[in-house]
Formats: sequence, C-alpha cells, structure tokens
Amino acid sequence: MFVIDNSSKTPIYEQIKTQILALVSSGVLKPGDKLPSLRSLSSSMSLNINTIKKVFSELENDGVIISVLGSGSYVSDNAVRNPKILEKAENELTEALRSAKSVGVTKEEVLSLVEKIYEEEIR
Amino acid sequence: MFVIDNSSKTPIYEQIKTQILALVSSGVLKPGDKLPSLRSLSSSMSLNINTIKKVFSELENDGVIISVLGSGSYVSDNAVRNPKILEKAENELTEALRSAKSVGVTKEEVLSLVEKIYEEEIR
DNA sequence: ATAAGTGTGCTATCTGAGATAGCACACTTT
DNA sequence: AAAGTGTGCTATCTCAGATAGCACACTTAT
Repeated sequence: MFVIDNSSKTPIYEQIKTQILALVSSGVLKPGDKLPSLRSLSSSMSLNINTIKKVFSELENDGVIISVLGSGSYVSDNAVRNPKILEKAENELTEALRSAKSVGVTKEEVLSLVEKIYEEEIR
Repeated sequence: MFVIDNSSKTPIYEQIKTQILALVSSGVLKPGDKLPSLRSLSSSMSLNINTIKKVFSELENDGVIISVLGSGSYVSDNAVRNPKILEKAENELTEALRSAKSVGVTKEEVLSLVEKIYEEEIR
C-alpha cells in the first residue's frame, strides 16, 4: 500500500501520513472517499494497528479525514490544500531554507533546485 | 554560547552543530581559529561533555574542524562551503521541497518564500 | 437477529536515540 | 609539576516510536 523506509529517521507513522496527504492533494483520494480500515491497512503493511491509529487520529486532528465509529474513515470535504497541512509544510520549508542559506547555499542554487523539483512528474 | 530549544524535536547536538556551521559559513569563525574546549563549552552550556563530544566528532568527521589531542579543536582549512555539509543541506532542502509540493504548495509560493528568506539579514 | 467488520480507549512492554554521569588515559601547554 | 586538552570506555536514565493484546461501542452485511 505505502512505501516505508525503515532506515529513515522519519517515524513510520509520519511516512504514511505524508503519503496519504500526497494522495489527497493529487486527487487520487477525493473528499468522501473511504480509506482502508485500520485492520486491513495494518495487516497488509505488517504494522501494528496502533501505528495506523496514530496516523488516522493525526489526520483527523488536522481536518484531513473524518473517522466514523463502526463505519470507517473518510476524506473530509476541506482536505485539499488544508490550512494546517500547508502551514506545517511551509514551516518545514522555511527551516530547510534558513539552514541551507546559513551553510552557504546560494540563492541561485536554491532557485535551480526549486525549478528541478517542480519539473519532476508526480509519481 | 549557543541557543538551545529544549522543546524542539531536533536533538541538542544537532542544534549546536548547525550554529557552529553558521558561524563558520558567515566568517565569524575562520579556518585555524580555535574552538572552546569540550569542558568549557559543556560547563558553560550546562550540558554533558559527551553531548559536545558528539558535536565535535561529527564536525571533524565532516571535515569542518580538526581536533588535536592535548591541544584543542580548530576550524579546518576547507571548512567553508564544505562538500558534505552542502550536500546534506541540499538533500534536506530537496525533501522539504518535494514534501511541500506534494501537499499542494505552489511553485510561486515557494519562490516568494525563497525571496523572503534570502532578504533576511544574518543574525 | 446474528455475525462480521469498524473505530475507540485503554494498559503493558520493548527498543533505540539522545542525554547524562563518571572514570581512566594520552598528550600539550603553562 | 600542574593544569588543561581530546579520547575512549561503560553504565544509566528518559522518552518517542512501535508492538501487543484486550474490551467496548457501533455499523454494515448476511
């Protein structure tokens, strides 16, 4: 279902969260769409159900999905370009930019990197 | 000496490392300059000496400083725009850019953020 | 109605990274 | 000789992340 890098220092639940957000932003998952159940996801990914629970509860707290007891979890109406998610992404980008600048990466190098990233096709 | 945010998820040793790198890149610390000793740094910052040891050993491994037994630690000759450091910064920036893009941040928003960051004066 | 499937809410345990603590050693500087 | 320096250990503590298991409340499918 999702790709997990166990050697990454980024926690598994963050990796899954990121990938679900990407699916929502790219339109693969649309508002109202039903997500896989906690149990099916955790078993298919060989992860503990609590790990998936954490992903879903954070996504719900961010307003990206809505979980309904007994029924399932669904993409919320205002999931696309969600304010909390956008702000977090921008904050992280700001930190990375400040860090790069402080270490001597030039503005030109950054701009060319931005061009390159935004030319990449979405996988 | 350095500013530590204990609430940050970034480890203390990483925070110090980042700030030393900034001092080197900005020219406050020049090649050949002597760094404070492990013991003086750890005691003045109320941190364990092992935490500072980790900072210095990583910086030495990156080629930014050189530690001399019995004498002290010194900024190395090729510390400015050090390849390993630049590559790490660019990799992190790439990740942040991909993540922002995947979540719906537009290229224009990124470009304006880059402008803003590079207009900031160095503190 | 029943069974299966769903999310929720706990508690407990394990692991590894990060940080602390303390000691001994080798070497340089004063 | 004394003080200061980096190095190399081992041990301990804490916390986040992940696993494990159970009970409960509710919805959906049969």
